[in-house]
Amino acid sequence: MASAPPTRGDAETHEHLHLASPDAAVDAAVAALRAHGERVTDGRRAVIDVLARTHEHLSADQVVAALESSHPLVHRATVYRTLEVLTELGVVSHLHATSGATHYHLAAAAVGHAHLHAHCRSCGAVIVIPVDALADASARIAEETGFRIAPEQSTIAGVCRDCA
Amino acid sequence: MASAPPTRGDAETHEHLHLASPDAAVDAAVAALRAHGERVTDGRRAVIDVLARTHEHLSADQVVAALESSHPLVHRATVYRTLEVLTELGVVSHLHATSGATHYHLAAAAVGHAHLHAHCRSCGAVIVIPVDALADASARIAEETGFRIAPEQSTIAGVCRDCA
DNA sequence: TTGACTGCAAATTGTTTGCATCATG
DNA sequence: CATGATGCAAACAATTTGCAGTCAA
Repeated sequence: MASAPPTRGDAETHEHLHLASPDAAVDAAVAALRAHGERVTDGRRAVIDVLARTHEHLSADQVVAALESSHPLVHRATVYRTLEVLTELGVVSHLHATSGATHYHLAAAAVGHAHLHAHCRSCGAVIVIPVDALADASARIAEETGFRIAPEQSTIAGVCRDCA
Repeated sequence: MASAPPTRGDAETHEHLHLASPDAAVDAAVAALRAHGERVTDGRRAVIDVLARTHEHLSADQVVAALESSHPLVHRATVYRTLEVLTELGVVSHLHATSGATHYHLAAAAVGHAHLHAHCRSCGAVIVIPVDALADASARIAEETGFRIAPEQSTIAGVCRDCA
């Protein structure tokens, strides 16, 4: 279970990523915690660290697995609680994979590239799409329904190029 | 649990729905089953019936609850299996509610109005949005990434009018 | 008739929570 | 030093599965 990748290999385009260093991302996340009066503990920092050093979308279990070597002491429950806090602060976003588990990753602001997800119904791949692709639709929907879209937290379904 | 509504009260606009009768929807779903060589059993028909007579998005548990009076014999596992089959055939779509449970509903074709969902992160309401709102974005994304969006199966996140 | 579908019960998987203890601010 | 965070274990919720019996085609 801890081996199932959240993002199908090279299906995700990595070229335009890496706009911010992992360390900067960690600092930003930690700063966000402090700014909200949240405590910065070893466990929390470790979770942030894991998320900052991958571009994959990890399930809570995968975060636990990643922590096993460096911070074996961090408990599963702590990972869940930390991910919850970070999500509330907007530092982390999540998406629901086909597997059933929720997958988390650092949100746009902390990583330096705003994006939303497209999930292939066929192979399960997660494609990253720049947020502005939804700009027009977003404005139109807001106007017609009053609903304010948060693109970075949305996942749209469909079929990827390889599966089409 | 069987009492939690999948859609927050009147948050969903019902005015433009009812484009097809429940019976027609049932027939279409049954026809789809037959067309794919699937068997049409009482249980399956009962599940389809429940979905056809509501415009809410029901969890598997809620379908079971709805069946309790009319078809007490239909087992929970059968409901899950039926929803899975119907989803594969494209007759049913689902979305992930905040509650954790997956909510199902008849897909566009069977009901007569193509739509996609917007899920309010604040109050959990599910707003229905006409598919063509994403037409432009869809075309653009297909062109740039090769990903073909299936709007009716997508759920976008954000904040609804009341919570904004 | 026959294999697909079902009911049942038990197993999984993913996530949450109560509580005593520990460490941050 | 006070409060919020953690570890642990057990509860939970949602969904899945193996199997034997039943029914649609």
